[in-house]
Amino acid sequence: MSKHQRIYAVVRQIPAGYVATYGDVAALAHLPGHARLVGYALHALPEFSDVPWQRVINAQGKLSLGRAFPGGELHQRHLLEAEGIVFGANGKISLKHFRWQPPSHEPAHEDVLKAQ
DNA sequence: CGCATGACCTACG
DNA sequence: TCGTAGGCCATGC
Repeated sequence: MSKHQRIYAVVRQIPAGYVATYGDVAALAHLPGHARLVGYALHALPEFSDVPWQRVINAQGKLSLGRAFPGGELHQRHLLEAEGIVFGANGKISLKHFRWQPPSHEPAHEDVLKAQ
């Protein structure tokens, strides 16, 4: 199983109406400190897939599509707002209220595999 | 194989 | 709040 597949498996666990940071996803995919790989994995994702990439944002509560896809942030914002996420006046999401907190402290690797 | 780049993070001024 | 520095590693030239 590739690291990308593990990352996608974790992102698929994020329920609508919640978000997670790149660092969170990396940790849950058992890749601590490899937040950058998460960004790269999502970048390599096809436009249409079953992975809710829009629910992954950076640790500052902002969208990070700026450098990769000009104008893509607006698209992502619309997707998130359609799921109930509310943006602040500064364009940031309140991680206090919308950050996804996984059921168990650290889901077993087997659970992630079973969810496939 | 080396080097630069990037949907990042944290710590520190 | 902003900028800088170090760390991370897959990908492309």
